Amino acid sequence: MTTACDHEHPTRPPAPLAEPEVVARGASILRAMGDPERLRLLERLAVGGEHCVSELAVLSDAEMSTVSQRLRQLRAARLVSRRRDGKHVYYAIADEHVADLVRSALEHAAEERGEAR
Amino acid sequence: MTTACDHEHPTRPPAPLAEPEVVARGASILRAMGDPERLRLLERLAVGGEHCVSELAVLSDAEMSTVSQRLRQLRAARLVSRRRDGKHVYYAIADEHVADLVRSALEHAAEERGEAR
DNA sequence: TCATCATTTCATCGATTCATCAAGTGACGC
DNA sequence: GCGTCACTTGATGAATCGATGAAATGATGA
Repeated sequence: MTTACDHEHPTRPPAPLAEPEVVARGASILRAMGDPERLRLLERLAVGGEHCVSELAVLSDAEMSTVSQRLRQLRAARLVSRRRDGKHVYYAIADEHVADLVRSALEHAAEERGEAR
Repeated sequence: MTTACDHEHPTRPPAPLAEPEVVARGASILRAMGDPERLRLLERLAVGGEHCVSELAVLSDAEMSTVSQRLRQLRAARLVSRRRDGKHVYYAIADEHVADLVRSALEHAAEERGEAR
């Protein structure tokens, strides 16, 4: 590593940071949320409650297979839960904290749109 | 599109969703946050205030060039701001809302670690 | 102006991601 | 059992990402 820099940096008290696994987990959550189609799915589930895959496919105008793949990633990140009822599989937001994350992200994205103020 | 499904879905009142640009912007924010190294940078800036690039390079044990690239992405997503002071360039969290997002994501990631309860 | 330090940009390349299609599984009704 | 509907999985390929080293830029001071 050709690392950096000779000069004296302001010797701050080294702030206490989250543990690596927490950061890794956080990043994986955010990455899972960080795709427009998946974020849209999360929003739909957060706002409208549980939906089955075929329903989500129609609503997002996509192949069921594609939607299933997206849900798979969301499930891998533990952002959604799954429930089978006969032929159908219903997905829902895993918990309120996830719903909150979705809401704040969209809120923040919406806010700066009018830049005004 | 070989779309899906014959059966009648529960005819929910179609929930009002965010506009596509908002979702796109939200996703781009989340994607920028969704990498362990970049999330760590954000955390550091959120917790310890502004830092210059060389300082961040040392702290994250990475090439300055690499750190600069990461900061570039964060800046493209408007998550951090930049200030030049002589030879140095100082980066900081763009606004409190971003800091909040970082905090809630890490908080959520930390919470479920003990699964217990 | 020249040298030097801090930072950015560029080009490269291996790794990941995403949508799609085809094939597989699982539950139901006949 | 057999067919069918709802869904998942696996394989493929195009697109994008992320780290790196080398070359450029920008500010400072001699």
